[in-house]
Amino acid sequence: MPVPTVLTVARDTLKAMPSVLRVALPVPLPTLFDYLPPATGTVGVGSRVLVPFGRSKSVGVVVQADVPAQVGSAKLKRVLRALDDTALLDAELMQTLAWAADYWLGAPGEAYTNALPLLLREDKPLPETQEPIWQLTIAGHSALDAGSRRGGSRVLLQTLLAGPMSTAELDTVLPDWRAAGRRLAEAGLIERGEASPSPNFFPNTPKLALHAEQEAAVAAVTEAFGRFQPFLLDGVTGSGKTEVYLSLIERTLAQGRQALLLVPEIGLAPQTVRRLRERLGVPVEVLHSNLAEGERARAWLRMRSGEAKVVLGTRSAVFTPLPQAGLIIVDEEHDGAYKQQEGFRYHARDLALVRGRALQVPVLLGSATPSLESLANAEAGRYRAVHLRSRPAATQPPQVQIIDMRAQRLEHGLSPALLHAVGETVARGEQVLVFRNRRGYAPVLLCHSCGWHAECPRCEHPLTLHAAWRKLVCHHCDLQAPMPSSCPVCGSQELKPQGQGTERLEEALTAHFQHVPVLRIDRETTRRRDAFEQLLGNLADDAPAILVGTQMLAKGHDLPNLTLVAIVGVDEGLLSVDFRASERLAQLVVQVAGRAGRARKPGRVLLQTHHPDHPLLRTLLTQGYAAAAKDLLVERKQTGLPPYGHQVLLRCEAHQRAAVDAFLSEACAALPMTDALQIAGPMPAPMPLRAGRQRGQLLIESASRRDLHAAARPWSVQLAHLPNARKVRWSLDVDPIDLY
DNA sequence: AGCACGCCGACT
DNA sequence: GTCGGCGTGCTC
Repeated sequence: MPVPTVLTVARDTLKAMPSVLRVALPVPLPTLFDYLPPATGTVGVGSRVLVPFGRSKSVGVVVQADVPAQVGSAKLKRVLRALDDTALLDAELMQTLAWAADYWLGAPGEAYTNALPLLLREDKPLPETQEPIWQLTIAGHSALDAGSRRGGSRVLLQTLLAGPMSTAELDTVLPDWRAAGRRLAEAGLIERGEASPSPNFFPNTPKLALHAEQEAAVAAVTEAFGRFQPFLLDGVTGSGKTEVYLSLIERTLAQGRQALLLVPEIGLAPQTVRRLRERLGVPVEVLHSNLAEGERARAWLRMRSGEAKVVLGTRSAVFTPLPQAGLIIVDEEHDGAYKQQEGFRYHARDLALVRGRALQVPVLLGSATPSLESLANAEAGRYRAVHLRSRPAATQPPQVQIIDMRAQRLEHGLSPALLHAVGETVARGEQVLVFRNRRGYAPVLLCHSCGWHAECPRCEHPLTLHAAWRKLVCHHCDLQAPMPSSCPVCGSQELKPQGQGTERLEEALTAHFQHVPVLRIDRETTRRRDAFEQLLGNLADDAPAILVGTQMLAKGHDLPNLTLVAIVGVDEGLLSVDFRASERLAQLVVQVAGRAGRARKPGRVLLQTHHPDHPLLRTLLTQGYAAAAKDLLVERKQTGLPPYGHQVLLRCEAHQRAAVDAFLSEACAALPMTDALQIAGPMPAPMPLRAGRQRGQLLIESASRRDLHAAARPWSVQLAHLPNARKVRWSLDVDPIDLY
């Protein structure tokens, strides 16, 4: 780590232009702020300082030290206090964050503060990084001897008899220990101790033998240890990507280095963490949004100090300090959850690559359905492609079949062929997944007499009927209205739900298959924490069942007895105006289909559609994802769309349409006239009204990223000063992943 | 963003 | 007579 630039108070008084600290503060402004160094002590780059800001105080990060002031000395204020004596953000992170703020056109202050866990953005001493250790008290020993405690409490006492244990260890061996722990601590039978946990406590489960392709993948990445090299691990579902990750992390640890494993928002189930901990035999830090702030800060600090070697986390975990970095893995790299959609709009996958380069470590991107961006990078030789094509010996790829819905007599949107297949499967004692990416009972409620349909006044989109709640709900703004009993226009009682959501499919399937349990899995049924795991946990491995659900079912939890996947209604994805819709559809179909036949039983996939001849579906089903992706890439190349062209999207919303239009034309006029840029708009957003706000956008495209940034960089600073800027809400999105 | 200052409408 | 609406200016 480089020695931080140090300055003294004496020195700046000798210069004409005072030497200052340049500080990043958590405000959405394109500037950094200059401060005189504190009255005592020295402050280096990467340290936090408490500064007076406006009428209050703020915590900031020192970005430059000992630089000449850029504002008049009358404006300069002095740093109140240094909060760290060594840099909290090391040189690599500082460099990466500067790059990120520039690339995603973010406010530098927001980029730097984003990297710090919330707790570290406050004027408080750093929390202890040591995890609490629990040990028996003397009273605890006697209680155990006397046998005065039962159940979970007794098990916990017995476990601690072997010696003190950290909370992480307890989480591993006794996942439900906390309630008992609280009781016993209150009773004075256990207490927080000082002892350090036994370093090799974690049971190291034996590794599985890798098959040849896995070996090859591991060997390829291992060979690149110690230098920057991106890999695209393209592995079909069930081909054992996770074993490759584990093996590589193990090798990273063996070299005394740290590993970062990023996963999308979902699927961070406690059991994933446990599997990792047990397999690696070391503590694994976890970082995701549901974690308490203290825990996040501690995990972050333990990685920074090198106490911890492995971190598993979602998007924001990409900012974890890695002073002994050895390997970065991005699982399900195609997943849109890696893109932050508000504030500082970074992409964690891309940032992982930037860090890999700065840290000189390999970066492994894994997916069964790689993004077109990554496929193009592999094609161009920037990434090395590694494939896992075979499933483990006993499993066979699922057999896929299209069901043409046209001119079919449908029962609540389900074709006879589909119902027949479901019937056969459950009769064999196996399980079925019916996939429909729409919550609620029906997406539209229509008057049969006059053609009126229920619509959200704030979004001008149809309201979704939720029959169980007897409510109409807007899925765009959460507006809720009671379900009308008659048409508000003509008074007719004949209100007909149109189309099918998961709730209706659940009802139809329950009625049709009365002796088979039907389980609905969507945001409503999994609202409670861990409800998802619990619902699936109730499924017996050998009993028939029908699962109905959304996106959520596309990954997580292995279902060995699931042999039929029925995909109902993906036609929206074929007709969407968003150029990424077909890529997402292909990924979703493949991910959902991958749930069938993961164990020994062969799987079957049915895709019900009104467009059986659609080329994307045809290619996908006959030749697989890779072929479909190749076709999509050809289209993108012909149209100059990403990854062959680059985009910056200016979004804008306001209550008044006129304000939106005025701001966007001002913004458009402020762009340089050059052939290097193509400008689309100003135009209404695909959803022109949302939650009562008028929405519009301006899209700038260029074949050259350099030209695009050269124009967008000064433009982004200008935007805030446009006459109408304060009458609207606006944001810039570099490499937008949807044009919503 | 977050906050203060500042100038015009309906209320104790 | 005041409380408060949000326009506008500023933050080193």
